[in-house]
Amino acid sequence: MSDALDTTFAALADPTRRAILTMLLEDDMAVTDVAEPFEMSLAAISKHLGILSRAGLISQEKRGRVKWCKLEPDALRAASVWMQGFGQFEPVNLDAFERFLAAELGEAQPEDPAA
Amino acid sequence: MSDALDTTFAALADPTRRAILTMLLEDDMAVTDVAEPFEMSLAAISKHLGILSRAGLISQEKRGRVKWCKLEPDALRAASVWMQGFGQFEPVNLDAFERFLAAELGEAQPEDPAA
DNA sequence: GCATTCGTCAACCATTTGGTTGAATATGGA
DNA sequence: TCCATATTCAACCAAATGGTTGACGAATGC
Repeated sequence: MSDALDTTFAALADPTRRAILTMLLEDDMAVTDVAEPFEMSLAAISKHLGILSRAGLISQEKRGRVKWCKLEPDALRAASVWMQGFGQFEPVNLDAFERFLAAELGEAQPEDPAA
Repeated sequence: MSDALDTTFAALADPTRRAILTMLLEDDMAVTDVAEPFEMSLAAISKHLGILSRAGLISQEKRGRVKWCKLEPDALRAASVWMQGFGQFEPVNLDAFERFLAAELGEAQPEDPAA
């Protein structure tokens, strides 16, 4: 019943989850390391990762006792394509992206704002 | 507390609201006309329009007793820019967009699937 | 003036969401 | 073997979401 776009956009609507995606942009991470900068419990982060995983935005692979999280940007493509029909957007503006990135980093990671 | 991206993505996460945006892509519409193809109450559609309006995705202007709804694609730009950082997307693929558009029209407008 | 149409408001309801805690289940290392 | 580490599960909770209905105010038309 629920469209792929539903789950993609719903996953993106939470600032914690966007911050996680931003962190994974730099490198793959273990669940515990993903959780470290946030002020909430590990279980809460585990749930967020489950939502991102079910939305296809990340993949998780268990090696030994640690589960590695990896960004899967393909799922964003469908949503991005959907959006672009509404604005005749010009090609990616990297400056604007970096401003938003900075805003995101300063917003949902209160313990590590300088990352 | 809540980021503009929060409200934008949350607004986009609902298939009814995406269908409304798709309808408004063709032309401005009155609230009653927006509601007509859906199976839910006018009050529910009014709430959806309020959410889209608060997210900046549409604007509403009252002329006489009818309130006109207009697409405001600028609000999508911020979200789009944010997303594009994750995928190195190639420029807009119009074919893919039209497929998604068709899928959207077939999904949340059961009474008017051929629109 | 009066009924009608347009749209919102208020109250209510069921479900989902985002968080908590504590127990449970691996796996790894001494 | 025993303990610590990594992660999830289960139960619970408060708040938000998406819908309903009925009453309401504001503009229109006869």
